[in-house]
Amino acid sequence: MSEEKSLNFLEEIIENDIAAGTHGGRVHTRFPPEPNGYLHIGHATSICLNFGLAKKYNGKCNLRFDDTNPTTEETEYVESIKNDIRWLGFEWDNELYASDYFDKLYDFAVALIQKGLAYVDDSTAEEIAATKGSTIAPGSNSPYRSRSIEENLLLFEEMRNGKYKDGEKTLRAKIDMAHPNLLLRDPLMYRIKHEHHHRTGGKWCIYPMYDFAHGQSDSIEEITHSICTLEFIHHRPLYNWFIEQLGIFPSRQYEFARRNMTYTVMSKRKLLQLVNENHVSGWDDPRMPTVSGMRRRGYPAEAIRNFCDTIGIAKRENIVDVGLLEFCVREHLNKTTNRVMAVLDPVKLVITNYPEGQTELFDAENNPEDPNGGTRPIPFSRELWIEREDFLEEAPKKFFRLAPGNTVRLKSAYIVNCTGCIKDESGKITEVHATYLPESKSGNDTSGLTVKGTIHWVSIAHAATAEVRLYDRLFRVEDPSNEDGDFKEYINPDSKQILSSVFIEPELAKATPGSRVQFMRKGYFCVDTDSTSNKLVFNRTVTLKDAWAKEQRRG
RNA sequence: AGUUCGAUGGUGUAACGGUAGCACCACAGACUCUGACUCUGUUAGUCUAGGUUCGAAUCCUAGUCGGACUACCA
Repeated sequence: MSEEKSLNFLEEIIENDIAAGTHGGRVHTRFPPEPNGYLHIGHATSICLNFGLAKKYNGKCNLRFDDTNPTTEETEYVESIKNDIRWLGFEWDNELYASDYFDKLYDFAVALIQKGLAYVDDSTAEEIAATKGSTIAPGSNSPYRSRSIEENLLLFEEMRNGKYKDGEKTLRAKIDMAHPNLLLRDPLMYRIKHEHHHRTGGKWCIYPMYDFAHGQSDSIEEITHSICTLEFIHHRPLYNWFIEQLGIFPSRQYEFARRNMTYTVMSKRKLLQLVNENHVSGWDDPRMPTVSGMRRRGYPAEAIRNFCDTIGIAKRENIVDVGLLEFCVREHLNKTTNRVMAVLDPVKLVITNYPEGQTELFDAENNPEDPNGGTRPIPFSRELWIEREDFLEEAPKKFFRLAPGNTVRLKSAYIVNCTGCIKDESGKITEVHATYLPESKSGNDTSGLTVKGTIHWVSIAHAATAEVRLYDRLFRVEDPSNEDGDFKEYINPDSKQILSSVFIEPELAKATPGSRVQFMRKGYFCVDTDSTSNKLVFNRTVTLKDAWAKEQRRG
């Protein structure tokens, strides 16, 4: 660690606080998901931030579920969130729920009523909206605003006891209906919802609003640095107002810009739509930007953490190139995965001068990046599968693969010289023919030849088969949310392609779900959880960089 | 319009009054039994206009552009 990494603005704030001895130099953060959806790459940034800061400054980080709205929240989400955080490599110091504080929050509300700072309002939602005013016009006071403390106390208790129907009454803070910040125009603190809560069951029929729950929860836990995204910046005065009026632990809120990424959407509402309307197979569809989707796609947690670290944090608008995430994934996978051979789009190659019925076993290096990676046996014979795209009858200048007269290396085996091909009536190539050079055997090459190209192959007689799912970006445009019309119009129709019968080298048949490999020259793949004992399924995690494809695109 | 946050190469992010740097992308080359990896090099940036200063991305003023806020969601 010779070079000093510059601090981001939150680290600066924290280091200043530590230097000033604020809270005795203690650092305590929290990650506060609402259990109403699955975690996505944006949450991963927040997780890395909150848990990372706590770790860096020897502090603590709580996991706190912000479960104040029983209508949308479910235990299924709680479990997936916990699972995702652990998978990302973090462990929380305390597992907490805003609903743990419902009793305390109720007492806080009573305290504010007693100070004359909160009142029960009989207005309907429409009336409240109508009297709210606008960004340029002040609001007007509710006719119920001047109720006595005693009456408010009684009505609030009746609200709690279930005397009123949903929406019939609310508890509001008495602040200022003309405040330039709309959130300070007598914000709602409690609403009536006769609904079952995933943790408190039927105990409550009134539930606190976000603004009356979040800051106090932070305070109760004595959170020192409450980090959230920029859209909550307008809430900060209210966050502070409640804490000050209540005279409780002064947690402080800090905001950073949420991360956006190209070729995807990030809002939970939109992701839920993709799931519910079956545009994807579920929250963990490998095309989803969810943590579970990326996990299934084969993205390593370490790569995601590294990505979050690389993009940093700031307060300005941004849209990160998904290519950077893919770079981080490749960077990690390059160092850690074994190389194997698989032929996705096969055509038969016949080595015409190789004895029929003969088989040789070659040792193939598992990972050139890892000196201790070892080798594995690969069978070679007269008839092989190769990629259809690796043969061209009429090859352009810089085509280093098979074409009549061309010489290439069959990876880990022999150098072969292409002699031609056979076609069916329709003109489709059915066989490619070549002769091999016995003295060019891999690892023991005395031919003196150097070849420009090396291609992968699988022996037909020994090949196993597997299903392969090729994934591409879910949307055809960089920022689907920013286009005209519905974002779903921009879904990429070719984002998923299934190859039902791909030939793989026999050793690979042993692979188990979750394991990752590099299909040489094709990309990184992982074994999908859909695999069964007699059918392997691979997901393409990410392609390899392909200079030849780029060359062709340029024409 | 009000409040509020922001503005540095194509993208993301540094520089805290003193040489505008890093990563991705792109481009050119070297290497290569993966057209991968790795290595080398190149292109390209301080929103505008004033001011303060020996010196401004940084401080001040005005403007421009962009985002957020007007849910009994969080």
